[in-house]
Amino acid sequence: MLAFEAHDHGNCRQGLVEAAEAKCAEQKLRLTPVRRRVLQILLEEHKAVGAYDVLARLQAEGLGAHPPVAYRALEFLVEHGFAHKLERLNAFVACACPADGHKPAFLICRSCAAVAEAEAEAAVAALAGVAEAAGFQIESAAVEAEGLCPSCRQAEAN
Amino acid sequence: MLAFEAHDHGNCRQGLVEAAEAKCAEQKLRLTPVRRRVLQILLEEHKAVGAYDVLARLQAEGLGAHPPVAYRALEFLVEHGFAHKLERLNAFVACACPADGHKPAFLICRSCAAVAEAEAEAAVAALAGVAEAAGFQIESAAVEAEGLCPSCRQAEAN
DNA sequence: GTATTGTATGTGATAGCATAACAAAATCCT
DNA sequence: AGGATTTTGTTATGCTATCACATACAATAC
Repeated sequence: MLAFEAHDHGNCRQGLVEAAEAKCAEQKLRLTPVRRRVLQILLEEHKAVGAYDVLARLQAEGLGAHPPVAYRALEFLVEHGFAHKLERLNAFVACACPADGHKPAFLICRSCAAVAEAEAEAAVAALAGVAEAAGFQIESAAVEAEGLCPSCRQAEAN
Repeated sequence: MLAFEAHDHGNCRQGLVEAAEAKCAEQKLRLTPVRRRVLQILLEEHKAVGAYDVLARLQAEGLGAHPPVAYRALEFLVEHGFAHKLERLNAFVACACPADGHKPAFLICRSCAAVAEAEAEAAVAALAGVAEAAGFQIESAAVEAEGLCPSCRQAEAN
């Protein structure tokens, strides 16, 4: 899990872009310039980014000036697990651990807006039990918690 | 849990409004005409309803013509547990079992848009474990699954 | 019973999020 | 090269949500 601790961010960024390239090559997906750039932007920001923020940066670089450009790239990234959408924020983050079939949960700090990606395997399994009983077939699950991250928690205690 | 089965809906509706009235009386909350009406609308629809759909109905009844009216009423209902917001749909549903401190999960059918409210106690507990390890303090959680409800599942099999 | 205070509502304006529909260009395949 | 498929460009529009300020209502204190 990518928690709230500091880490070598330049490093993780580089690695994740390369991982995406590898996966696209393998699965014959097209990581076009716009898509690659959007992934990089998400990785650089390393927080939840709105589609229009992404768009603004694309625009500044001459890579596309209209909302659909950003939304389509984001859709591609989400669809293939390179990014996730945070439903509570209407925003997007790069996936911190793009392994196939992982079940992400998000911890969103209401104070500083930091977002951590956690593994929701257990939570989704628990939910699957309830759904099964109701005859409901789960295809995807969004698990998002809001609260206080460690540093804001500490700051608020003072 | 309120599953996808048929049930006596007129009955549950009536009971839930009365329960809300009782709880408001007890806690000295003000279930004003607009708020009561919005709750009724959610109960009547018995599915996810957008704020602007609610607003349209209020307008038709002369109860308020501008977005803030609907949003404020919805906010009140959500805040006090009479309704929930579905983050994935940007829409609202009446709470099917407004007991204090219950942890709802939602099962959303991608085919017919039906929504069932399930108990997410176990899922949230599992998530709390992960969060705890990261030092994150959960204040609220949104658990929403998308997939196929029993009838659409069956229909798709044919 | 009136003043004060807090809460709720009315209203206009505006900000932010997202997609439909169609045209053009790039890429892939044979 | 030709045709099919995918991606991008662009216009327009629709949906979701909040700000800011004015007004009205309700509860409590005097």
